[in-house]
Amino acid sequence: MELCPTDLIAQALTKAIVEHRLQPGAKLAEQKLADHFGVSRTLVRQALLQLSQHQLVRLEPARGAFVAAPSVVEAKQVFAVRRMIESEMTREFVRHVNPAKIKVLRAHVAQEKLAVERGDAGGRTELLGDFHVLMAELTGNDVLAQVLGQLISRCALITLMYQSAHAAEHSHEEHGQIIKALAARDEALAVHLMHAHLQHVEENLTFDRTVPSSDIATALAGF
Amino acid sequence: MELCPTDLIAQALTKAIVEHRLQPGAKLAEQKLADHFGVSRTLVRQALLQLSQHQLVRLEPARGAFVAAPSVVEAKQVFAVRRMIESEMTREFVRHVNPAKIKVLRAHVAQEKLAVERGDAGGRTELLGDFHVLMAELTGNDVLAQVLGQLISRCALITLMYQSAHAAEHSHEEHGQIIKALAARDEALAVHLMHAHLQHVEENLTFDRTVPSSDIATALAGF
DNA sequence: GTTTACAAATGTGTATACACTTTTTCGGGT
DNA sequence: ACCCGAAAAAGTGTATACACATTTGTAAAC
Repeated sequence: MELCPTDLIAQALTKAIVEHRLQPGAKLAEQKLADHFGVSRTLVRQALLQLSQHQLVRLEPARGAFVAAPSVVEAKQVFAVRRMIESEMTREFVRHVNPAKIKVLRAHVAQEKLAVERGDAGGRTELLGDFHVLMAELTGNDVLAQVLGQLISRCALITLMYQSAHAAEHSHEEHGQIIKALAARDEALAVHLMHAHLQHVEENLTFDRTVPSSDIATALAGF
Repeated sequence: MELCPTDLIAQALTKAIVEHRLQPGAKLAEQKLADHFGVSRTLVRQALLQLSQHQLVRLEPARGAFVAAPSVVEAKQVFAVRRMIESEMTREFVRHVNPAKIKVLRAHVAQEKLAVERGDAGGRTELLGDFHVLMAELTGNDVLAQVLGQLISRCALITLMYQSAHAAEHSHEEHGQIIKALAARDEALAVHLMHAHLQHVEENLTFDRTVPSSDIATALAGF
């Protein structure tokens, strides 16, 4: 679907940002990226423009591109929208569930288990997010999958900024419980579990902790 | 928030597409747009890239940009997602409703009335869509407003492709009913009305009609 | 020693140039 | 008259060039 060089660069940058190999607030100089990828600034610029649309990069006029650093407010809003969408998605999923779909989900959760045990923060966060996108894809609604996919990319950034060390472990277990409810076609339970799951993820974020901020004004507030 | 030339061009093109001044499937040649806007292809290209992200433009490698022509399947998926999001949005809205917000919505519906009576298809479609974005904005959740805004842009394109002539009239009335339920803080009724409203809009689309297609393969299917 | 002014360096914003691909045009063959 | 093929035209994909803004570094003035 997307194979042109621009999208390749955008994909690579997305991965780097979501896996936290690029710190929130980090400057993304066009020429340096161009050199690194062996292309001209033109393509890098297009890629950065795309990422800014996805809210993974902030573009400051005449100053350059920076890895986004979602605020606490923004983080909570993203989770609120996810709860709205995914509650209804779960409802829809139960209505057309079948053994094949359950099997796919179970296989994915097995992957999660490996990443969690491996202690790989980047891969774990990505896989935990992919579970939700996978559910969307299994409903057969491409638009839903696309919209949710973008939200979850933003969540990956948020999670890695604010997540306390031990928090993610339970997500994996909760995915298992959700699958059980889906397999039992228990709509009310499945929806409830999904809603609670997202609530838990949000609650486990340590919004009070001081996050290394790139914005000088907020970083030095009170000094 | 966005004032750079690229976004200005993107905005102008979005308006033209959503208002149907550019037919679905129409070719968007870079040089012609560049001449029209009095800029270089560089900026036009960036704008087209943005619109393709919003699914208002389809980019075919080495062949150029075309105004998107959403398929029936895609249209139904967009509406399905809207129902998911807007049901829950309505629920959220009722919880924090106040007279000021109701007043804003009523004022907007008055605007709608004018456009409907004026028989202005473009403005009418835009305003009917804006009602939903306005609700999202009034919840105070910017992320919600942004996500919904994109979906509704796609809907504007879909509506103008498939909507039968007389269909849009009832949307305006239904908005009024929804506001009444919101003002009465009747959560169940408001959610029901919103869900039904979106269902009605979708049902009134004439998916069976042959739409002037840009894609030769689908246009000549069966010949 | 601190501050201000200015110059060099760095980096972004846009236009232009050029290679390559697709589309169109036109002429010869059937 | 229709169909193919090559050349011309038009258009996209990417790199480069240059104007301008921002930042950094430096030196003189206080």
